Amino acid sequence: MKIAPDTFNVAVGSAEPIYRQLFDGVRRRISAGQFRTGDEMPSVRELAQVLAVNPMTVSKAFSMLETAGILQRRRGLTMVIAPARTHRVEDAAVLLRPSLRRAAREARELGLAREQALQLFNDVLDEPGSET
Amino acid sequence: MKIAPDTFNVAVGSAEPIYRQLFDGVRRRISAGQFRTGDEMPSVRELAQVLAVNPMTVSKAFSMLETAGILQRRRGLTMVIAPARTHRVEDAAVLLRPSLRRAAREARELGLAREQALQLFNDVLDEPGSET
Amino acid sequence: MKIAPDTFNVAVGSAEPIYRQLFDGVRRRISAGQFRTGDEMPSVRELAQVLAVNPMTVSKAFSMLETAGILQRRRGLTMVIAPARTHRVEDAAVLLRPSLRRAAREARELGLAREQALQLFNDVLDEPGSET
Amino acid sequence: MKIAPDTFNVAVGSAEPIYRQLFDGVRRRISAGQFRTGDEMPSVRELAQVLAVNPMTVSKAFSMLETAGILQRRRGLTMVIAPARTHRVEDAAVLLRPSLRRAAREARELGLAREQALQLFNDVLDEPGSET
DNA sequence: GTGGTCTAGACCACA
DNA sequence: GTGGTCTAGACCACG
Repeated sequence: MKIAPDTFNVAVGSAEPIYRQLFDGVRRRISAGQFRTGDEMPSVRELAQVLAVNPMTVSKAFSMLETAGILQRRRGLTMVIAPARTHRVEDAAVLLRPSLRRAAREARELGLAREQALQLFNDVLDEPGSET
Repeated sequence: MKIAPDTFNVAVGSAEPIYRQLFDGVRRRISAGQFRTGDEMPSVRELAQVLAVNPMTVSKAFSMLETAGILQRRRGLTMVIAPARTHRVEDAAVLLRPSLRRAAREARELGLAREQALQLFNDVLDEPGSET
Repeated sequence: MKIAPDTFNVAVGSAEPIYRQLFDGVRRRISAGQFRTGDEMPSVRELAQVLAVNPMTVSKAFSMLETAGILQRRRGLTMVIAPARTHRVEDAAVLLRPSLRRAAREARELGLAREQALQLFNDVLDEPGSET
Repeated sequence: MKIAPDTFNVAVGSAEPIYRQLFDGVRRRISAGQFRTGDEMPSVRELAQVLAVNPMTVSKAFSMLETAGILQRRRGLTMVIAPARTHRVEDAAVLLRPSLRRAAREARELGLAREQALQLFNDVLDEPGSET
């Protein structure tokens, strides 16, 4: 029910803004069914400390998630995952497609055949997950 | 020998900086064998006009390519693709891997099975190329 | 820890580009031990104002220093001197040699004897420092 | 009497403009007594070919030397070193000092003691001459 | 507040 | 013609 703060991970050195990593990370985990309606987020302060980032950054991500109808604010308590009716639970395909499109365009410019690109993706899927 | 200016394409609205798009585009085309040592780049001004961007933006990309040993300056003339010994022609896999890693990480967070992710990538590879 | 903006000085009229003067100046001060890992650079805007140059000029120098692994970016904060492992702290001899080589070549072309050239350098070392 | 074209050498890759290298090279050799009044320069065309540079570049250097009273034009013939009365034969010290000043300033910023700087210059004077 | 990106336009150095 | 440098000023993203 309560989501552990170490569920999240951000790459501070990444070109991807931290708040965006948090925002997208929550959306993906909801899509994956890992976070469910009513689950309690860590507090801004706690999460900021665990991730070693500025609380304002976490707060910004949370606010965006609230605006998107994904989180709900509760006076004096931590935010919770909103009921599905306030936001569309995105299909995994929809969330993943932008990254795949980018990779596909690059593969095309690199002159890679479909089989080569797919093989390469297959290999990468084997790697243990780490942040970039 | 002389590279046509319309070989390049940039998405001015993209989050990816224009100069970065140019930089990476050149690297990929070299990797693909489309650009070769000694090939002459368009002039900064010409390319800037064709792409409808500021010459300084193009100049910045060219300077970065020179710093990377990929382009060579010739006083009074346009820049040329440098000999391979000054810059390691990157393997396509090396250039593509970062984008695939990102997609793989997202697929993992989305709880997608390998087969689903590969199928999705396969579908996207069918789409006609367009910039983002 | 914080580096004072007036530590830097540039000669705007010099043939040496301003951004290059800044770049080399930082390298030399690191070599001299005057700047150390973790020291905070002035902000781009502050330094630009003190030097009475355009912020983009300072920014270009900083970017080059970052590319060289000498400075590190910190989102929302000023840049800092990077740990030595990312950039080789250059030996003073290495940094000074190019200028000495040039002088030596000229002395040779001028037909100066070693003693004359050394004497002349000794005299010049007495002059109070000023920019060119 | 006729100056051999291979007396000159330029570094096309240098930051120093080619025409400047030629201009200063002639001045230094006159100062050294290597070139004397009446000595015949190579033709623009010949020198350009030997150095593998654009004839306009050589021509520019020659014109500047003429403007400085150092060379004299002769209809249909190559230019010659002008008599000393039309230009000051510069003292070697005057011609060398700018480069030494630069080196001295850098040595200062590097925190080098006088003895270290002199020692380093002495070492460099031992190196066989090459262009930079 | 921080730095990043881009523009429009100028001037210079070089060939 | 080429690229390099700099300016003034705008807007954005991030924290």
